[in-house]
Amino acid sequence: MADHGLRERKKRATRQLIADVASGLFIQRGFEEVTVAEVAEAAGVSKMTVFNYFPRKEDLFLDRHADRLADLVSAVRTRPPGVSAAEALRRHQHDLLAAGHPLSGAIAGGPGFWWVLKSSPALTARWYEQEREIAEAFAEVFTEETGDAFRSRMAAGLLTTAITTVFSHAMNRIVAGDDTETVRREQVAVIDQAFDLAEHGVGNYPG
Amino acid sequence: MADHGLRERKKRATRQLIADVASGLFIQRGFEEVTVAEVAEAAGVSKMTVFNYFPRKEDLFLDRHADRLADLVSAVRTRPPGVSAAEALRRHQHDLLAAGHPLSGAIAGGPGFWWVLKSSPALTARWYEQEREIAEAFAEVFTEETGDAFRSRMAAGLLTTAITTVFSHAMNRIVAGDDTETVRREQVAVIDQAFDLAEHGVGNYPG
DNA sequence: GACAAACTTTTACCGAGTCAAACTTTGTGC
DNA sequence: GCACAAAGTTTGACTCGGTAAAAGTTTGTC
Repeated sequence: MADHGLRERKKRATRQLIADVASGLFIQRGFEEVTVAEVAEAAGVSKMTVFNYFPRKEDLFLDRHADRLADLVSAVRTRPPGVSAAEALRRHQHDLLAAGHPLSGAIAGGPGFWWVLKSSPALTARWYEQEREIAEAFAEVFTEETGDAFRSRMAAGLLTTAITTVFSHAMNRIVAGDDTETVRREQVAVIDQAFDLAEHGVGNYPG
Repeated sequence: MADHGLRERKKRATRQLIADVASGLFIQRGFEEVTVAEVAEAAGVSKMTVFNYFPRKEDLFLDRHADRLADLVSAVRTRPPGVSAAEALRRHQHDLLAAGHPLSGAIAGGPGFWWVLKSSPALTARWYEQEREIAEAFAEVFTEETGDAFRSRMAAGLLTTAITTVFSHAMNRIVAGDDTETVRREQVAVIDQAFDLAEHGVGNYPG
């Protein structure tokens, strides 16, 4: 029952292999153009095993969601006392960007990933669903802290909007062919603009 | 080629019949438990015809989306001069509620509709997608008015968050069995709280 | 080395959604 | 009215995502 026995290692390796093979095929030919059966064969595994590790086909591509969610929740949960959630998340986004993290939206890896994401409605829909999960996770944390469920859901929604809008702004520019370094440089101001709006509201924009 | 020839009338009638029959079945037995083939048979029509009118199974149930979208966009587009989008939408939500409109979330018709919606992940996902479309439509309007695409997307996202959070708050209470009249009365304050947050931001909530 | 538990494969199946071709109904020009 | 074109519907066959159950294989444990 060792946590790092052969069994566990093999499982992780298989899962990773399937996800990698799948992503490769998707980036080459597009999400809809690749069947799960093909992925299974290319990974040397049965179709059933693929669905064993990834409940939906979309999860083959969006397999880092759990990590992202945990990361964001932790950024809020472990913020220093006196720092608001908005401030913690703002800093977190700046950190991701500075570290060149893929989830900052501006990544040197190129437009492959985001092209796949944007080209498939099913994938896009799942992506939105995951953003929703993020908002729900935030709401839960805030509700724990304050006891006000409605206000917590609103605040969670507003902050999640900032995160996702920042992200998709960068993504759209990259897919459109803008220079990666330029986008990355300009994202700093974009992040601040987004969080300023979430913190202080839309006011009477647009007039 | 008359706009109200027999042809057009028949088409509208068929579409409506299919949607009504489908909703009836879904409310009786749940979304996943009813197949498209069953809907087709119950409506006296072929499966292919169903997909002719409704591209996805989910659209059989969420067939009022186009109306809702147009309604919300129009509320923003036709707002009097000097009134902000936030203010226009706030009023619009109050109006829906006062009129007892289903999309206010608090409706006397009972929990049937929302039970179906909440009980199916596929349906819920589609619902979120439609909310996303609303946000995009707002963003387009704001961009036309101001020329600032990013700020417009952010503002659109924040306002859409208010609308959807207000809605789902009411929906959850109704599904949970709360008294319809009570929910409805209390929604007035909920709407104002949501739009206050969208207009003035989360500040340093939750501390 | 034997046995149980965990993982994988096989086979068979269901339902959503697509395609093309045949068929029926409606609108239009005479 | 009647013929013909256009639009809408049906049929049947098919693909693919996803599930279920049972048999087979690998790993951990005594």
